[in-house]
Amino acid sequence: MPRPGKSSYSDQKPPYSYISLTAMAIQNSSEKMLPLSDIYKFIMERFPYYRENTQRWQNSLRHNLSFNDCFIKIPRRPDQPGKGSFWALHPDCGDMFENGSFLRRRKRFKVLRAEHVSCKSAPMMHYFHQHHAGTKPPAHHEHAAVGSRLPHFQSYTQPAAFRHPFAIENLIGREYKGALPLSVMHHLGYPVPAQLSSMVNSMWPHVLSDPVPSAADYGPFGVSKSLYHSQGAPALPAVPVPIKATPGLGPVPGLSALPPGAQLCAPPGLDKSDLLESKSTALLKGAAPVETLRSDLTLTR
DNA sequence: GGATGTTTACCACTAT
DNA sequence: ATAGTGGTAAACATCC
Repeated sequence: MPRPGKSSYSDQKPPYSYISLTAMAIQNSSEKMLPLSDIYKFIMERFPYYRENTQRWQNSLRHNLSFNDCFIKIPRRPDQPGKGSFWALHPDCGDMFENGSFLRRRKRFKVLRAEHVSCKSAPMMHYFHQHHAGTKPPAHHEHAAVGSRLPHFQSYTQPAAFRHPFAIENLIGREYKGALPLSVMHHLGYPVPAQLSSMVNSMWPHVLSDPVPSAADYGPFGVSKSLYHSQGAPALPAVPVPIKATPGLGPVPGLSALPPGAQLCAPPGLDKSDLLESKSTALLKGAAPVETLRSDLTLTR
């Protein structure tokens, strides 16, 4: 039995799906969004397994980004030249890994087509108006307290109890008043509370900003050893949870912060179309978003 | 031309 | 048994 930290371990395929790997990378970024190349980089830095056969897994990863609604594409701003768009997590994707497995989600996050229709009021449109309609982003004092703007976002983006699946409080069961649009907000120049940043940085054990620490400090799959033996600390998912429950290795505490069956998506009575649009790229990149809306209307009527 | 992004198809595996 | 999910391959389009 190889000991934690040995290469025989870290060279193994990590027990994470591409979805969770990608989510880790995104959540580890300061702006909660990353270009594809940086997602690659993140994964390769932390998981030696993915330093080989790059063509194969990167194709799979791109497939996942496009195929899964839990990932949204955010166009670069004009002052952010570079290849490709930024990728972020959909704020409404809920707790995809509430079953405690990072290999297999309980349910695939899927956005209703109809959502594309009425996203004019969604944050993404907010983004659009700011950057494509020539409107100036609000002055800092207008939203210096994110909370002053956030409730507005929350009112139509997610229920009050919304927790991002990869937010630290989903992993350790803490409460915080925030929402993913923070990432987009930050992209737009909104301040992201240091509290949130630090929480996210501590969220995934092997996502710590310090890349490639000494092997001695790490266990299997690059997981920090110290997290294997956390004492009194919140129960982080130090040990990757297998698909099948292993005796003594139950679901990650805190991951199932919500009661069984609880939905993190649209609450009853709230029209999902009022939530943030998912694959919003079409609206963001087109010079004529109305046309996009029309085509969606045509499709959904 | 290479990187990025989308889509389809197939298969293996798991949950229900 | 069936449906759902994830991984992989591949073709194709678009962008830089």
